[in-house]
Amino acid sequence: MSKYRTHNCDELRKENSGENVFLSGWVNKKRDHGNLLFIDLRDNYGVTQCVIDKENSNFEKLEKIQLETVIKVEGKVIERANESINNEINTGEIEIIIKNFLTLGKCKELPLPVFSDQEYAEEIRLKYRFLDLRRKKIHENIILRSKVISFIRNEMNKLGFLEFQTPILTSSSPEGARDFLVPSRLNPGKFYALPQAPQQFKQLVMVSGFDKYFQIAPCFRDEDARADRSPGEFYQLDLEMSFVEQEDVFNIVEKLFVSTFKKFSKKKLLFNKFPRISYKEAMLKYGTDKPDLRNPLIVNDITEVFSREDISFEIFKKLVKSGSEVRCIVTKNTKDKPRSFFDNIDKWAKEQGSSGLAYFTIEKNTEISAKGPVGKFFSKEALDEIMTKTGAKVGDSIFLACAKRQDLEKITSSARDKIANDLNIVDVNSFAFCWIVDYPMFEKDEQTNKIKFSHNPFSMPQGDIDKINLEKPLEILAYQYDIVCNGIELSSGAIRNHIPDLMYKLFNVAGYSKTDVEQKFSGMINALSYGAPPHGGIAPGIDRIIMLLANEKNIREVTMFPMNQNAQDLMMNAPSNVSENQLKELNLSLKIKK
RNA sequence: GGGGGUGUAGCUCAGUUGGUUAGAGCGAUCGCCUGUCACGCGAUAGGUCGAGGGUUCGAGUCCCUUCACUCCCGCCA
Repeated sequence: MSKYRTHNCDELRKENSGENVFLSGWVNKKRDHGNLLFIDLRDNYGVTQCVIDKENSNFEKLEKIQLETVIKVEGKVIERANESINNEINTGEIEIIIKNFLTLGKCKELPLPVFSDQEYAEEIRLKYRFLDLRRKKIHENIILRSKVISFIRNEMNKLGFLEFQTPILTSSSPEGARDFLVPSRLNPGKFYALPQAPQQFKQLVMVSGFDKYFQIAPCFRDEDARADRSPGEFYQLDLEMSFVEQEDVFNIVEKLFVSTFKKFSKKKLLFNKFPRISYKEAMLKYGTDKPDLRNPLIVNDITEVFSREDISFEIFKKLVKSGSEVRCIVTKNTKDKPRSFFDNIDKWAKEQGSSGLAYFTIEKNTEISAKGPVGKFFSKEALDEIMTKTGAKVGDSIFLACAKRQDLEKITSSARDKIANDLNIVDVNSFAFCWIVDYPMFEKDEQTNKIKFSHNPFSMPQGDIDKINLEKPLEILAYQYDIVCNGIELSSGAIRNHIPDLMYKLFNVAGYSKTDVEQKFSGMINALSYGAPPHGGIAPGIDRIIMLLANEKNIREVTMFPMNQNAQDLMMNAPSNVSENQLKELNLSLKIKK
């Protein structure tokens, strides 16, 4: 028997009444009636009410005890009277009559209350994370995280995947995000990099003949934070399979996600078979490659209509002539919405840095007409064409944006969210997964006008390998895919290019010479030259999956010890200064910009 | 690097058009209370109003600068 407890704080029931027990835990709450004191004792598992009265010599000491002190209580379980049963807690039918107690861990005055549903400033929560983590909601989130990871591990094992660890100290990669660097003492002037993902290693695992690999892998990227992106580090369910095509990866991941989300959330899955949307279609219909499919609004391109003579919307017509496009969002049956609804959206769009959203509502008295500030510019016939192209009906409204492609995508994408939220038409009690497929292999850098890899340089281009037209690189599609849920990008993956000759050619298009590639990716290229199996994989973000399951908007709510937005750990004081000696050993000297 | 929001007691917040000694709830300390479960009642302590500068007879409130936290853009193969 444990010295500290016979039961945990969620265990005792009325069947235990009469038993003499030990409980240990934190003083969650005191209710002091002067001659009678209630103490709610809390541990990881639950809460048990303990009682003591003035007759007991310990009464005065317990009366003065600070909340969050850790104590061991010895006492007798008794059944509560009917009228004092507490149905809020599992142990609500009993209570402990305290005979004796022992303080195991004293507590100073608290910088933040543990027993409270209030929200607190992040700064104080992160500084005293160990207190914050005692609080019910986040405590449960972290337990959920553990259970989800353990479930996924188990499922992956069942699916025949082997779990391997890959190095944390590795080499810097020229593509992708900024690296975290670690100086090498034994190799003066040289640096390791922390892995942005175990990308190359997992491919090497395939070349090594292990067939199916997975890992709950820490990944490090020195990028600025967002609500759904921790600065510094995050975890991926990294997986890779040999002798597979895109479809095989999809099957595994769909199976895994459906079972995980069904097990850990009450929300319904809108699709058990995840829809596949090409990158091109996604950018047109949603303005983004991470569309929230819970949102029914769709973007339509109506640029062509603006070449009609009977449209006198001169600003748009002029912009179209100089290369802009016009896209629109149709909202169903919004004819009775007040003027302020439309104007607010226009105003919001301007605040986003766009030139605003023009709008009109389609009406029919004797014939079709458009009501609204720009309605007068559209003839009946022009409206007919727009209605045919967009499926808009009488009573619907149309929001229009005109701009160059990239700006247009940006504003239509956020306008979809904004309008749907204002109309309250997003089903928040559901998960909508989709695959985004057919990513282009290359894209043009807007600043330098050079061709660069648009995603992962190790992806396999689509089509007959011998017939790929490298003269038109922007037309090459890759076996590259993303999985998206509720507008959150969970992961990208690809079928990899396992053919060195082809890889040299593709890198050449992006401006890397053969020597460059051999230098930067020697391990990879060398390995692929000794009999590499066709292979592919994906790496879903664990933190984001848990965020969705826990119904949290911020990744820090599912991360035990997160850093703040400036990538500082306020509890451990990281990053911190180091001694001159340490720097000297590493052959480093500091040159800090003022 | 840029834009928005926030910053007042240990914690969560209020503070009107610039006007007397800056308030409340929780927490803390002290006292009263034997059935609460957000127990109740009374009292006390607790403030560089993020910091610095300016305008004014007078600034928590207006202006400028700056710092911290947060959200977003950039960035994230």
